[in-house]
Amino acid sequence: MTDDAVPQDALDDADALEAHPLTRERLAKYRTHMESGGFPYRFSRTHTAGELHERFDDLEPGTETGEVVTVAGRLMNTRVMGKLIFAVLSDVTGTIQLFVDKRTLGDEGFAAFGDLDAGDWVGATGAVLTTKRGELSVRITSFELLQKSLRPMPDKWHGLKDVEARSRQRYLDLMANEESRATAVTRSKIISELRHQFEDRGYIEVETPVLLPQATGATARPFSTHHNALDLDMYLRIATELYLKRLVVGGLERVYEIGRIFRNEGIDSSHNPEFTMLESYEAYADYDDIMVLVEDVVAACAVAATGSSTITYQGRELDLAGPYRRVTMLDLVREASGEDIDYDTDLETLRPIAEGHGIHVEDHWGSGKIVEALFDELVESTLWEPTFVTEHPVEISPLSRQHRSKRNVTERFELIIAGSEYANAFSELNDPFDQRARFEAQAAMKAAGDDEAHPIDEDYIRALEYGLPPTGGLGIGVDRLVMLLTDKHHIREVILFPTMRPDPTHT
RNA sequence: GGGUCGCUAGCUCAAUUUGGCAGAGCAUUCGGCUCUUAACCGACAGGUUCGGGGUUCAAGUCCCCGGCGACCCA
Repeated sequence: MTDDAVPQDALDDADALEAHPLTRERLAKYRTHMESGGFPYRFSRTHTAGELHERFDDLEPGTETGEVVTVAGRLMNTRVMGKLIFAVLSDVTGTIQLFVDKRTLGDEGFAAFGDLDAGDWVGATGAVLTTKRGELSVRITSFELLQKSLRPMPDKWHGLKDVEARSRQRYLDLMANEESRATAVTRSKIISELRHQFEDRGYIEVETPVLLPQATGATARPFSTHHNALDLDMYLRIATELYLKRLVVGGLERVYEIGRIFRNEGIDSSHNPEFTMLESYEAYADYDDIMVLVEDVVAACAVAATGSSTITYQGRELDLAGPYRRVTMLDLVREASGEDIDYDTDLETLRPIAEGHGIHVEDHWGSGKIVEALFDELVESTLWEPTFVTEHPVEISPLSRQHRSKRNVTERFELIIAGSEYANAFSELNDPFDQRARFEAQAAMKAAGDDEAHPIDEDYIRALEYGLPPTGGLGIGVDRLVMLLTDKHHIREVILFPTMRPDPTHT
């Protein structure tokens, strides 16, 4: 099942480790070590595995350099040849082989090294050499057990495959599967690149509240909680949008936040209840400016993650260098459906068209919502190359500014790549009267049965009354961007600790 | 929410079709080996077959209920 090395039902004390043959010996060694002084509090290494490989990888087989180094890491595997042991030490940069020669190390040290187990943390000192087969190694003259591992490692060849165990016990996944470590590192590089991109453009990083009296800025069900001292029901944020725009009202002209968002919805290959979103707001910019920004940022992240703006995703090549195709939602729906419709088409005509494509049309839906549903059903999954889908209807865009020259639609776009959404952006609605009207339309939809409709945020309207400059805003789903750039097809592969039902055997 | 598949030794998996002693590799333990690369050779040991109930002389296998997960669909 999902389990550790040892049955879960009796793991809470040393007795359990003693009871199991795979841990009994390790526990005895641990106790012996504790009785003879315990484990060190620190260790000084001179080189990582990666540094040694970088420096010595071009040595001829059979070279003894005489250069003494100290390395540290987790003992992954030992191959005992009688009076010679080859051991693999793993650190975050890679692996280095320890060449453990009984004549070099001495009888006592050699016996002690033989007592080590896979998983132990070990520091070792010795001279760099290459073996007859050319493997870069350290001929150790001393070593230290830095911490005993009491439980056995995952299978040295197959690693840990079970996806549930890999997610629940990420530490095992990371120690067993190099690709999992690489994904975590790449995620960090991508987020770092995002910060660089925005910092370079004069944005400042800010933090807005997670705990809120009401959840605003998106249409989604929030998590609810309670603050005891205030005796106040509170909600975890579902977006950072309205708080970031309050900051632009206050004069912070370019702000961004990379933060955890919480939405109380189902879990599937592209949804985790808590996920990471980047939102940015830039005074004096419109959605055309933001499109250019998105093209630059996405391409830069691709380069940071893979070294190239052309990547492979799901076995297909994908060019993320801009400019991206720009096309309106309505044109895409017209083309895909073959129906000559627009947002003025009456509902008696639109409803049967949608229902003919298997869409369940709710009573309170207007033309905008129906067109969006047709887009989701007919178009989104067919867009492979990066595409800016633009001019979303007003009805489904309560925070977007009306298009400057077109009726019924907003200056909004979503970036679709490989059939999924990666960014959502618009010229921000900054008129307080229009904003109130939009909120009231949402309230009407809520009254009509849409329980995800946006609530009215009175303080936000008050902020707009002080004046929000023309502003271009953007949201990027960071987890999905990491999935795209690491060629992962499940969000749990890019979130180290995805939300899971508690393990019933380990409570 | 619906459908399909899965859960067997610490890990990776057989055995389920047709009910008939629950197995292998790795890991562990013991022995051998001073140039290995999943080292190799020999030996030992290791099981609540996810849980509960039922059918049967006999259940990992068939039936029912439940748990957890994966994939697809909504």
